Order: sequence, then structure tokens, then C-alpha cells
Amino acid sequence: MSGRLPVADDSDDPRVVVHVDMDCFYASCERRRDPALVGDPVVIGMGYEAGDTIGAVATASYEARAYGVESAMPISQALDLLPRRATADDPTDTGVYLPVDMEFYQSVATEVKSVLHDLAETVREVSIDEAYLDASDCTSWARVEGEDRRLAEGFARHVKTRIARKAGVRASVGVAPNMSAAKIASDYDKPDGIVVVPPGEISDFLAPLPVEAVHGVGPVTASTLSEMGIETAGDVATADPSTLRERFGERGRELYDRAQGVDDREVTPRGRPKSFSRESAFAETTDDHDRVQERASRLAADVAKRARSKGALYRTIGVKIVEPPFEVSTRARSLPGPVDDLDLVRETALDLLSEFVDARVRKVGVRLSKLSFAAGEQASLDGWDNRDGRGGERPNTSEDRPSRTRRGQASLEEFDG
DNA sequence: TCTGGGGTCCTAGGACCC
DNA sequence: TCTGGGGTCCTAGGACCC
Repeated sequence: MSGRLPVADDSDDPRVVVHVDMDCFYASCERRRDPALVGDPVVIGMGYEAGDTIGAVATASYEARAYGVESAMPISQALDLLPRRATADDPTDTGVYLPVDMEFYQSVATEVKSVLHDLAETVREVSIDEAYLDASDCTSWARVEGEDRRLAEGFARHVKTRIARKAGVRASVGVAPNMSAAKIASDYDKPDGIVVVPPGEISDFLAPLPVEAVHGVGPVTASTLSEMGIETAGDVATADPSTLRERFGERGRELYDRAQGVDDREVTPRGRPKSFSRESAFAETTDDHDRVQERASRLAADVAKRARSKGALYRTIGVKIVEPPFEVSTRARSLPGPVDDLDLVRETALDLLSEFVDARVRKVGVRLSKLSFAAGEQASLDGWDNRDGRGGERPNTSEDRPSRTRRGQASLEEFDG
């Protein structure tokens, strides 16, 4: 019966947007693989190897968070708060530390995503553990007869159940008439939550929340807002929009809208990536430019291979260096046309880094951007990209990229969005 | 304990063109 | 001789997100 209820029951057919956010995803994956970890504090470290003290926390289970361990925290600090479990006999106030196993998490994520695509026509995958669904076609805001519940809530429950059954991990789900509110809703009752914010109730839901709850508000914006006497989303919603605009530009307008619960963005599948990058930190800050160059060469090769494996051409090559305490510099150079050329990436990166010969470096990175993608086979690209067996002195002139390349690019652009 | 690695979007100034 | 206004592209930096 419920399926036949008219959708226009309440209001003018607002969308049903569902935000799915996996709970401490990496830790959950590890627990699925090794159920003995269930209930224990689990910390997943990136750049971490078993027994090590370097690296940073990628994910901490809720049990580990109870000890103060948080994402992005250095492993050394996490170990101070929550010592590593030495033997299985001594589980008291100790945690299990594991290195990131991206391949495995990716495989679990694929199972999760397949459930989502099964459940809704339109899915936007945001990251490995997060996605939006436009579920307007599969459910509605109609009330369940005789109850203070909406059909959409049942749908959300269904999403969670299916994910748990198929992929063996838990998610928190937020449902609202738009993306921004759905995202905030999923965050509201983590872990294992379901939060439904029907149309007409968004403002009341948002008003008491701290400004940081709004997607796009980080520490800097929050503290500027705080100086303006704005602490909650409700404060933003009742603030003078022109003042916000003055302070924050276009973002001010957006912030104002979001705080009101206004967000017209459609749920669309993600397009092509805009850039690829690789970066790597030195265990200790170094002023040895040779080492920096070596590292950069490796990163350049890695990232160029990744671009190639994704069928991407790039027109801009950039580097990034981080000097203590945390000073970030970037340099970039654009080419006359899109290329796929490992040697050129390495040469350009090293050239751009030469400006920093005397720098003390704690981190270096290489980035490829202004990407274009081949529609189909890689073979057609190799024909013109590597045709001159490049390797010599700066072959990167416009003569070097004849009209053939440009035509190629023009036809590629269509596939960009 | 001074922060790992991968991304996105926005802004601002300069060059250049009409 | 000094002057508009609009547009695009490029680089660099900053804030933010997971």
C-alpha cells in the first residue's frame, strides 16, 4: 500500500537525496577480514609499517578514538595515547596498529558501490567511503500511514542493510532534500546512524549546529566567523548576506545558502579527474638537493605511469615542495599541447625544482594537470605521442606538437565532463 | 606531535588580445 | 599621448575534504 501513496503528499516534490558514509571504513574492512578485531581499538596508519613509529593515522576505530586517537595524527602521538598491543594476552588499554591495505579496501568499496548502483539510478561516488544517491525515483517524502515516519526512512534502512549483508561493513546514512543537508545528516549520528531531515525541517535541524558542521567550513573560516560573532549555522542563516560576501567572496554566498538549507546542486556521477599527483615526505628534513631530485624522479615516473594507465594526457606539469615549518611552494609549467611522456615529466619536474636547490625540504611532490582523456584505445594515442622517441633536449616546442595533436585534443575535450 | 597523501575549488595578479 | 573595458589563459597560493 505504501508504494501507492501520492508523492505530492507534502510539498512540491522535493528530491530525496541520500548520503552514505561508511563508518571508519579502513578499520571496518580490517575487522571484516579478521573478526577477532571486533571490539578492539584499531588504528590504521599510512606511511606506517608494522612495529614502526612513523606515519600518520588514516582511520581509528571508535574504541581507539576513545583514547584520543584521531585521523591525521602522527602515529608516534597515537602510540603515546594508546600503546601498541604486544601480545594477545595483554589487551588492556592497548590497540592494534595496522598499515593501510588500499587494494583490499578498494575491493570492499567496489562491493559497497555496486549495492548503491543497484539501489538508485544516480550515484555520485565522492571518495572510497562516501557517496550520494538521488533516490527520488525509488522513494519519497510521503508519510507512512498512521506513523510519524517517511517512506524515505525505510529506504535508508534498506541501504544500510544491503551494504551490511553484501559488503560486511556499516554505514551512516543521511537523507534530506539536498546534498548539503544530507551530508550533514549522515554525520549527525555516526556511527551506524540514520538521520532523516524532511523538507520544511531543514532550518530547524541546521540552526543549532556549529558552523564547522557545514561542508566547506574549516578551521580558518570558522575562526573568522567566530570573530564576527557567528558560531552556529543558525547564526549564519540570519547574518547579513552582503557582509558574508564581502568577507568570503563567492564562498560567502554559498555558505549563506547552505546554512539556510538551500542547495540546488544536482546529484551527478563524478566526471574525470582533474589532476594526478604523487608526493612523499622525508623521514627528516633534508637539504641534500640530490636526494630531493632522486625522490622527485621516482614520483614523476609513478605519476606519469598512473596517468598513462588511466588513459590521460596532461598539459601542465608541476612540483610542490614543503619547507619547515610548513611552508608550501608550488611551481608549474604548461606545455603547448597534451602529452604522455615520462621523460618529459621528470625533466620538467627537476627543472622546476632547480629553483629550490638551497631549500631545506621536508616533502616533495609532482603533479599533472590540465588533463584530457582518450575516448577509447590507448593505441591511437601512442601513435602520435611517442612518435618521435623523445629523449633529447627540450623537444617541447609548438612545432613539436603539430596540428594533429590539436585536433586530437579538440575531439577529446568532448569526453571531459 | 609539529602534519601523510590524494584530491577539488576559488582567488588574484599578470600577460595578452580585441 | 594617454586612455577604456572585456575576455582568456597562466601561475601561485590558500582553504578545504577524505
